[in-house]
Amino acid sequence: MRLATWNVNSIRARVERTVEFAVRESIDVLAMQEIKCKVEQFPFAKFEEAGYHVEAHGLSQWNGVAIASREPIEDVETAFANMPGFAKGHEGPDAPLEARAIGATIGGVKVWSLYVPNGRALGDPHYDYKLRWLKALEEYTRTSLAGDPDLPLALVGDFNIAPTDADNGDPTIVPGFATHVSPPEREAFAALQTAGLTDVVRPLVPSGYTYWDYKQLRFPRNQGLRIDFILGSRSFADGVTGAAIHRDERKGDIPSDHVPVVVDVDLDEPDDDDRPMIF
DNA sequence: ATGGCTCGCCCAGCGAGA
Repeated sequence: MRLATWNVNSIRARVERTVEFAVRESIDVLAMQEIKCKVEQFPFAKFEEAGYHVEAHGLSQWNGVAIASREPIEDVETAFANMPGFAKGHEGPDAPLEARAIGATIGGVKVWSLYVPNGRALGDPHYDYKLRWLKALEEYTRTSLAGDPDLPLALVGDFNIAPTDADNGDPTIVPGFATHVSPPEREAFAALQTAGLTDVVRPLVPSGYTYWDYKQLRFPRNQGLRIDFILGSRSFADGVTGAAIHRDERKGDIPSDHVPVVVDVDLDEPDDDDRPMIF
């Protein structure tokens, strides 16, 4: 299975480019973030013409996530357990949920397309929301893997965290003053790894960014961030055979500000043909 | 020159993004 994640920054603005990429790179499963539309506005036909099923979750012009897959998409969920919500004037436990997560089972893999809240600014209510959201995701991961340690689980998407200083090449994003690089956010990201997930791309692609701001020539100057990740459980990570960050997708006409991150995974599900012979 | 963008929205500034 070739699995990709891409924050597309409006699927309606970029559907041709997105589908072309998926076809050209033989992507089996494409997790998208920031589709920026309601489900009824999603350009399903363009994907279906290219041989993809699509499940989308979008509530407004903000956020929105989707999964396209060549194989059937089963057991779709639009929130993980205890995922917090957020809205102006609703910062408590009853806050409405945003469209930031869609999960499904595809080819035996539990895949989540995730758009972690931005945080906006240190001390902003959105920053607290971001940390609570990540904590709930960590607890979901722990619970899922406690129930089934061999579950092939992949959490993929825009995590809006640069986990190390090497992942921050934007001179305006200063540790101590900015989101994405603050210690609590980095600790929240590390906690996902403690909960049983591995960044399956970094060992194969040790450096490079996945996002460059549209402003101030950030891409020509290569002042980007690595904030888009594919995190896999042990059984998923053990099957990974390759990975790539498609930097060229930041070039050309009307690019997203993010680029696709891709892994190849061979889960080697035992079946009748490769069950060991016993004499 | 020391800043240069891009979405979607009841079309015009605005909220949001990182």
